[in-house]
Amino acid sequence: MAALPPKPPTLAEIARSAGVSTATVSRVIKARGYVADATRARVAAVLRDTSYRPNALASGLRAQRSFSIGLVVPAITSNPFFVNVAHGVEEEGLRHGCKTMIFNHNGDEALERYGVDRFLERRVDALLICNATAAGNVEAAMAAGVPVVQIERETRARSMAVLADNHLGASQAMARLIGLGHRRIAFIGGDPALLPYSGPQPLSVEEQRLAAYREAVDAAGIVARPDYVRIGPYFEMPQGSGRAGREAMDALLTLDERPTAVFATCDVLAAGVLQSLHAARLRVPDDVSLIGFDDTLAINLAPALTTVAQPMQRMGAEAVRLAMAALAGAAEPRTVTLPTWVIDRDSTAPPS
Amino acid sequence: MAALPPKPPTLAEIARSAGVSTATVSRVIKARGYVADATRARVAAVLRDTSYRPNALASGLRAQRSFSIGLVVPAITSNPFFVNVAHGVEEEGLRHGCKTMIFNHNGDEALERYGVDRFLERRVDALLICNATAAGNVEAAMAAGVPVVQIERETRARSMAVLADNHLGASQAMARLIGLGHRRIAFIGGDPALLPYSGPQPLSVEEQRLAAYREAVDAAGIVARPDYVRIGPYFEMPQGSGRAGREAMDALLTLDERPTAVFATCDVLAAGVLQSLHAARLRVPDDVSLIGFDDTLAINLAPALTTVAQPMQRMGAEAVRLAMAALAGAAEPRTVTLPTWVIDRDSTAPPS
DNA sequence: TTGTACGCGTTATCAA
DNA sequence: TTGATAACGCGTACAA
Repeated sequence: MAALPPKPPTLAEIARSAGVSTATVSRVIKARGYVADATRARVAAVLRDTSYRPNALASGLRAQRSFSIGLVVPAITSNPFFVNVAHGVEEEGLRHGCKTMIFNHNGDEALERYGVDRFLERRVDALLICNATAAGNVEAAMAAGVPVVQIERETRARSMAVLADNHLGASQAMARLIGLGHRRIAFIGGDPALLPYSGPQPLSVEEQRLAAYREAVDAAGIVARPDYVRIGPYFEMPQGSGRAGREAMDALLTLDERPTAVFATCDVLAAGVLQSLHAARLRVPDDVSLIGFDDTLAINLAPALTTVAQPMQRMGAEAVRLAMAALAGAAEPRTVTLPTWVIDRDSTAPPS
Repeated sequence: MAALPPKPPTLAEIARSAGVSTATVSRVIKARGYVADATRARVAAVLRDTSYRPNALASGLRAQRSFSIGLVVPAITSNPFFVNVAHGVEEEGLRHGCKTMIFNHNGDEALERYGVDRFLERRVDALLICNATAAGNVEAAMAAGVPVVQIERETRARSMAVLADNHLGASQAMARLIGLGHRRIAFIGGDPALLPYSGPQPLSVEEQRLAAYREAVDAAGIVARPDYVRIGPYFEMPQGSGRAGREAMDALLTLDERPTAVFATCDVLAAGVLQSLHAARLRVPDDVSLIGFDDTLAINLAPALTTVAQPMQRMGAEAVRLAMAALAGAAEPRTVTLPTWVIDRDSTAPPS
């Protein structure tokens, strides 16, 4: 059985078997140009019992396109967010005849650059970068003449981008909690200072969420305590966990006046909050309401988490669409901002 | 800025700029063969300020290798298990100079075949298939002369394979629970009948786990009730959730004599169990102990889940290693079975 | 309607 | 030590 690699048949071999030229075989396969029915049938027959598969390397070389997309992500296993984006990229890419290759860099700038370079060598048709660590890496890709799309977060590099409306999302979360009657709402989020930012948006993702929280607190005239705001490292790369969320909630529980609701800016963080509450023998939402962000872990937690959903798959798909449009010669760099929405589940209720 | 795609420089262009032949440039780049120091320096200089990147398509065509690996998975977003495997594949692949491409098929046999074909066209150096849906798909890949490795589950196709020791894992889970003093232990698992199996192993993954459960119950002489065994669909493709686990636990809670501990054969299922228990206002591990399988969601649940870990990343890496060895002309098809182990966290305790 | 022939960018062989 | 040159497999002008 399966002896030495039986080198796959080539167009020339098919042509020989069918007694025609390679050009004709190619025409049959591509269903392009004139081919006599009789000839077509003969070639088709050979094709059938030869299990011929065009060599994508060769045709890519010829076509000057690889029909592949490169996706660079920080750490695909640490936050389900990235897998969902990747899934969206893959599906939409397929629709354009492209395969997706993924590269993880664990937040390491040099490694990210390495990944970009490898993709460029492979002549990917498009390069998508989720949470780029450095503008320089994005620019390197742009300089190579490949359509580049930044996803979720932007550096100051002016490429195309697909973002979620984080200010909207945070506002929606707060509106839900305030609407339920909560007046003591804590905020657990990522530290803006940890990700030095100087992109085209006025504020980073973290800053937008925090700003929306503060605005909501002010607008509703509810309790505004500095110690209700806990910011720290989102999660540890590469092995993510909700430790930060857990510790933040532990601290909140020591306060004289405990918050009755918590807005965690990431489901992974919210999962940690749930662990803290469980350990303290407090019930959600009876004792404390909790709302997350992303809609990743949410559906699997106990209780199922009310959360602000980001259209993760759609973000990936949209990035592919932008890139393909650019490839087809479309307009100038474009930024797409997608809306978020709240998914009500079992972790929110009126304060007791 | 970024005007028309400035086609990347080719070897010939570099050669012209440096006043040498393409052969020489190639020698400099590959650091292979004799090159005069002066010449090398001249070429290196040109290389530096040209941002030349070899065209991987061309060199792949020439080398008759694509330096890429195809990974076929059922549904990467429905169970974190697959991402972890993918991560292992990617890292190890990189170590061999290979990029990894992933294809999702949502459990659809025809779609899986489609993915295999696309990979074959791209002349992947190796094809890894996680949970193949049909032996025919695996065989198609083998027939193309590519090293094929099945991961986690086997069909009857006799390719290389990387498996986890599921019987061992389930035994370890039961040993932990029994060791804690539990005598009424329920089993919530996947339905073997749902995945028609006829592989080389005597039992399917599901059957192995269930068999180990039954053996442990018998050996320890603890309560053996048929209604303590709940089997059903693992999770719904493509959007996984722990619904099955939740419903199974709901049913268990209606029993006259409730189990004091539960062994769920998948963390996703265990997450559903936790939801059921939470809704019933029962505490884990105070009222019921719970142990999962996989170590995917485990660390994020409340309470953090004691679980049987599978070496997911290692499984992916091992698959790559097997494939690369085969590519290098190594021996016959080989099956590697990796051990599992228990990770103690907060969901298990002696019965109250 | 079909076939010939060239080029896509690299690399390896062979001759100089 | 270097340079011509010939593949690798495909697709497409262009000629027939």
